[in-house]
Amino acid sequence: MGNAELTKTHQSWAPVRANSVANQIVMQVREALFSGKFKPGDLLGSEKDLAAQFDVSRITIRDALRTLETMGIIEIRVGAGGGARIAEGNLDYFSDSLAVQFKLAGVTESEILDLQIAIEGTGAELAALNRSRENLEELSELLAEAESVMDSPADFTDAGQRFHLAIVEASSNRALIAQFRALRYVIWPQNAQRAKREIAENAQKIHHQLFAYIEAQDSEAARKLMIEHLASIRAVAFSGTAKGAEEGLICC
Amino acid sequence: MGNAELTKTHQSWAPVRANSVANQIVMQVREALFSGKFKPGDLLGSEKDLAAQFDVSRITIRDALRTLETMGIIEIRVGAGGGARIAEGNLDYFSDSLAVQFKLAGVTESEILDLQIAIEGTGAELAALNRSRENLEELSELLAEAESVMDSPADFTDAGQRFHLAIVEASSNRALIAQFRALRYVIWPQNAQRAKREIAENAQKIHHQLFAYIEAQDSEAARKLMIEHLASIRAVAFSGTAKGAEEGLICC
DNA sequence: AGTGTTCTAATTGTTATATCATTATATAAA
DNA sequence: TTTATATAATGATATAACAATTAGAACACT
Repeated sequence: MGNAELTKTHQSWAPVRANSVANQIVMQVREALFSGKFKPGDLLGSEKDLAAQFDVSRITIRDALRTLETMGIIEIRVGAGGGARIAEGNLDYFSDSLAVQFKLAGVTESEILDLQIAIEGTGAELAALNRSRENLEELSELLAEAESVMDSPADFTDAGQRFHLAIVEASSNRALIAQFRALRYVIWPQNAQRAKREIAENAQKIHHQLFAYIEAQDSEAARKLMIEHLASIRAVAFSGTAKGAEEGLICC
Repeated sequence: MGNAELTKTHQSWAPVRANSVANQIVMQVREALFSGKFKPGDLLGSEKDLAAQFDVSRITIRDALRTLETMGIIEIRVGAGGGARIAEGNLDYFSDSLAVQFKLAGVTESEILDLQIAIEGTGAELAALNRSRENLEELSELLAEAESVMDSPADFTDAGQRFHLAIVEASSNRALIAQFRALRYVIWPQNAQRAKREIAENAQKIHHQLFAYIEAQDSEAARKLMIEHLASIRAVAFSGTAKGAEEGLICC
């Protein structure tokens, strides 16, 4: 090494360990990415190449590559012609990071639900404005699918959740989509998968109405209904006894 | 080992490398965290301990620890009494992950701004509902500070941005706060730091009004004004020629 | 007793060298 | 053209050693 140039940017992270050679390499690659020197798909090289290039051992390079990989900056492929490449954007990556940090910080379900309302409300609004014909077809199919599994709580919940995702995807806003995917990962495992029939019917009615608003490009109505929909879920989920979920009153 | 169970959830991550021993260890620790077996501060052990415990080499354990560290799950300390511990929640961690992924995916500023509107709109709404006296005092101080640097575009922009952050913080929703901090990290470096005097005055007027709504706990008005405020910034920033920022029409 | 210093053991950081398992690619055969 | 096979590139893992860092104990000196 000897030409590490991190300094300023991230002093606060890990004062002690930030100076390790491996971390200096990580920072260099990171800076290069943000300064436009790299684009997705660019080949960094094999472990052997990089070890020689940075004049460090393979283990040190491995440490750096492992970190960069976990950050989602690079992808590593084994075998001939393999090595480390700048990753294609994989928005799923940070979902995990989000889930971990929420868990460690003890963020409550209530707080997460408020965030979800913010994301999905805007998602529905933009979906109404930007939805393509393909979006409408997918939403329509998902509605039909849900209709056909009305008596299977788990299946209905699953279809309903995919309906919600499809709405956000119809917004064509990748930032929103990424956030929603992350939240889904945090929240859905805890959601009840067994909505009662009458609850399912109510949800389905709301979903149909949401579809109508989105099709009609009535963004304000779509947003309001989505928020109302989620708020009612909140009301049930946090109704003092927290028995809502256990009683199958939540679906999606 | 031998009982890795990821499958479904993360197939897309790294199909090949997901089965490595190191990754199996990562998953085990991760699952243990989420199942409540660990809490922040818990000691996992030294590299030597863990290598013996999992019956793998130190290099394999290091790979796993490097990944867990980057995920923000553990903290590693060097020296006597050091080793790997479950990390305290550090919500700043994933901000970086978010920035990286947005960069790689080529998410546009316009998309990010829509997300920002969603977050800050809800932030203002909840701030009006939950603000404490301390929150109001801080907001008030920031308003005064901005007032006193009205002629220094950089300082005014800075104070304004801290005002926005303080509003979100007043929501007491850590999920929203984390998201906003992450977005700030992504977006603010690109923001213009040189608002013209008349623009600053207009912003300051809106900020005062926001404060009034929050103080009066008028959540709906606070939300609407915040959204309007940000939408006007959007309108200027993306006004065809994109000259808004260059001409100092944006501040916060 | 208290305070500052030095020593010691524990622990991560780094290097070096090997071997094994997996994968892509070139080659050859059908 | 397709399919099977061989080969080489590459990451995954292991072992051993030394350097740098740190916390805490032991010690010396007020």
